[in-house]
Amino acid sequence: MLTKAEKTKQFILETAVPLYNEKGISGVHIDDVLAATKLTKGCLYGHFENKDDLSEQVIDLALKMTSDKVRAAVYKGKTAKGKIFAFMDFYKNPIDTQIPGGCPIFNNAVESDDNYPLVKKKIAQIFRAGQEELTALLQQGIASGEFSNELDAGVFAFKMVAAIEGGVVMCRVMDTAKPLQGLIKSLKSELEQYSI
Amino acid sequence: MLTKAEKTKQFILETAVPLYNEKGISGVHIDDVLAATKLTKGCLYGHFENKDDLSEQVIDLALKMTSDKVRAAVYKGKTAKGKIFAFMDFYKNPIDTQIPGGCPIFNNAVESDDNYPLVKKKIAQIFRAGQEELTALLQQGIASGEFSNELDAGVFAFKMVAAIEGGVVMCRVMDTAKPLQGLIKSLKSELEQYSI
DNA sequence: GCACAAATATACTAAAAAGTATATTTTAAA
DNA sequence: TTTAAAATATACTTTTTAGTATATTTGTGC
Repeated sequence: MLTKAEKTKQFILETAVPLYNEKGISGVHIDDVLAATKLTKGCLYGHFENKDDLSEQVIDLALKMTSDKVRAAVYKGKTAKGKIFAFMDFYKNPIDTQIPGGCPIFNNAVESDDNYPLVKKKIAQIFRAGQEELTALLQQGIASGEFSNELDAGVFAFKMVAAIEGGVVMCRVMDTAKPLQGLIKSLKSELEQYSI
Repeated sequence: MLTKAEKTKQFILETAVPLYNEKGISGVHIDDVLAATKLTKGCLYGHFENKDDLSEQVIDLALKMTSDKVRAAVYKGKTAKGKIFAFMDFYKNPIDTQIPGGCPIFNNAVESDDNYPLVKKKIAQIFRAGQEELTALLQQGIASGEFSNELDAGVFAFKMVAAIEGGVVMCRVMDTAKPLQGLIKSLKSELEQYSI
């Protein structure tokens, strides 16, 4: 069982996740977190050394939450195609994202890129691992005869993730989910062309 | 001819553009701009009302610079296909971008989305206009017999921009241009399939 | 070259944000 | 229950950032 302190710390982190996702690292102030949690400085600084410490742990949690959810969604697919389609469908609604504010991986990618090398490194690792997993999945599909070996697994995996993540941002700004849904349909039919 | 004041103002804006593109609106402080320009507060506040005013004008300039450059690149293509390919090639190098820090349109899209409604509106307008222009271009290609009418112009235009913009971010974080170059090649061959 | 206005620099104040010392409350083991 | 430690709140200080008042310099028409 969690101690009171552990519960409070977890509560702070979970409350801060959407804040950071919406406002970004540079955009969140300690007072924002205090306002959202209704806690006080004394309490917050009892659980975190400073803002950097808080930021790091919040982002770690946001990234983990997202990775876990994507993985869980993909895992539900039965075949390689089913899993890839499940991955795409995970991003079907760019307006009301699982964590408010869009995809934490992508948001942090943009912000960390020139400013937060440690975060950047983590995101790079997530992208690399994700690409490997999706590529492997597509290759398994080829090996098992689900897909033709004309399919370039690596290229398709990258195109799919880049298009979806880019599409999420564009749709959020334009306040419409439609284009992304058309995009997902198109990616699916592209993959269907390689289905046997 | 520009007055000294006009030159100074322009110099401040141009110097601040890469700063804002790398650090984001929330990440840039007046002192950063002063350090980069080697000017002083008195001077800067002689040209801008406050930070918001500066930010707005810097972003307007960054967006205009980018739009103009993309448009100029596309314009060089002779045929519809040539223009679309020129658009793709414009993004070939995600590491050393025209304006350091990646694509200003996309960077601002991510940051403004939940925080700066005025900027968000401008980006939405740019995305919408861009989609219209690219879609029209593809449709012209269909009309002139360059492309088969199997090509869904709207869907392809969105997929192309989303994939490229997403690909730029992913490549920047992973510190490699390769995947984006593969992506562009793939998008080109996708379009080739509809070429007559 | 002079005078005046425009442009810029200096030196400050104000506000916001981060962080800390200490008091109070709460929890949980004896 | 009591009590000591842990957790949290209060009331500060420090630091950072934004903004301003005024002095100085620079450019320009006379």
